Amino acid sequence: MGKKMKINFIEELKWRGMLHDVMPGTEELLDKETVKGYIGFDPTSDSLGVGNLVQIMTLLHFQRCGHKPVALLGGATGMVGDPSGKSQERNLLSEDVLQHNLSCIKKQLEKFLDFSSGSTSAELVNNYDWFKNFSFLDFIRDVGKYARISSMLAKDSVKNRMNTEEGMSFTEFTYQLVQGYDFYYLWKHHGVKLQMGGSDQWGNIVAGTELIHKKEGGQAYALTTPLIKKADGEKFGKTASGNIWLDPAKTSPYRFYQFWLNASDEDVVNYIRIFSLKGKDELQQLESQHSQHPEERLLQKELAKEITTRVHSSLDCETAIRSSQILFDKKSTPEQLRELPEDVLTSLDVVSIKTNDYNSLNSVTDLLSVATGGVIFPSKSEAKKMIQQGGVSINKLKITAPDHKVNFELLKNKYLLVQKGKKNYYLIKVDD
RNA sequence: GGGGUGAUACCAGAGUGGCCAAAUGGGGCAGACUGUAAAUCUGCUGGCGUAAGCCUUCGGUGGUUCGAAUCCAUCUCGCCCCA
Repeated sequence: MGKKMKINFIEELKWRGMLHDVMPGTEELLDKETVKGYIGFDPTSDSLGVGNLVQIMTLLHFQRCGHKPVALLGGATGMVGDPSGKSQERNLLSEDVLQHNLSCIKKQLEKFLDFSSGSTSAELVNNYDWFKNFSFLDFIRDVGKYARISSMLAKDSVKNRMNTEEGMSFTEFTYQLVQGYDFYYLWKHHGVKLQMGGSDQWGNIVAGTELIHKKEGGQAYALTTPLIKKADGEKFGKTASGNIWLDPAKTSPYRFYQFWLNASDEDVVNYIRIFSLKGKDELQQLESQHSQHPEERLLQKELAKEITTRVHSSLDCETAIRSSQILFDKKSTPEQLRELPEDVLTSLDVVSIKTNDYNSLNSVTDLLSVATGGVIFPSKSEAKKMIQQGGVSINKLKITAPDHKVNFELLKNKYLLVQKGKKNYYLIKVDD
């Protein structure tokens, strides 16, 4: 792309439905120069989840619009815990866990952002670097001095928590100052002028711009994205089986693909604008096709394909698509199962069992619960219940008797395809 | 420091000596219907057992009692008010 054909970042966010709030003057700033802007990520886990994807996309769009994205990893703040939107105080992370998480997350971010594009190269910083030697006394003198209790108390994140029974600890209360200082530090030492984040971060972000203003009379800017929710009000990014992670070891590419494919008609229209890099015209065309024939789930397929490819690889994505087609084809028969390529099978969640153990099993119930370590069903009763309710199939054949003998044909001599409910597949691998 | 009040299953929240594995609601899961959508309807939602039934659970510990989530003592933690 020609480097001076700048796309207007704000406009871009607007039509994608990714703009919630902007501080006055931000658009003018973005117009006139290449701006350094940052978003903070919480290192609470060793992988980012799809919930973080919105912010990653924000940075990515930011970079594509000719600006310089900075990802701040909250090594220090992760030890404190952001109270925004949380009803409970978080467990503090130990230092080595944190280090491990940081390096994993860093790798994931590198998949999205361009770290070698000259003036718009992405950067990574870790706020632990400037907090580790910052003493408490220095902090309350240099930062606390500029913070007014009244405005700190007025923050929604604080007010909401004060009204609950849990209340809030001093540690959490201080969070906004710590995050505020991040902004100040980056502004002062890295020339960062803009902070972005989810709308729940507005209060924390403003704490930063205020600090910059009070301490140095400086001007900094802010912009937030709306929090995405599903049409039914559920939180985005969680499923029955837990969080959807970007790490293939925690969420298989197949499952990842399925997550997006399962978006409801209502949601997918919003999602694709946020998570796809496709342009406005192309998306509008897809959307209109989708509204005429929603049953084809065109948008879901496009969305799932694009994100799975970016997060994993096109090969992973192709396999996921193939798996999905075969597994969900109503006409697929046990015969076809035998012909399934191995890589399709193993793209599912695989559970291993030793041949000896397998041969000595009494019933499917045992097989699906204790013998497989509770991965498929945590207890015998649950396995039994669901079998009785008709929710379990093995190799595409419905099992209805909990005491059904374990006499199935092994696919490729070692696999069993277990289906729990309509769309949860597991592969049992019988092996030594 | 003083006083009050609370801690129940994933969450919210009843229960205040036996009928309590614990109401109700939400969530979740499954079935039917569909398009691997939404909405709706039905069932399930501590563990073990084919079942009768047994075992573990109502913040921790110890007690009273034939019997405790429920009573007493003590500890821990939360919230509120006064100083």
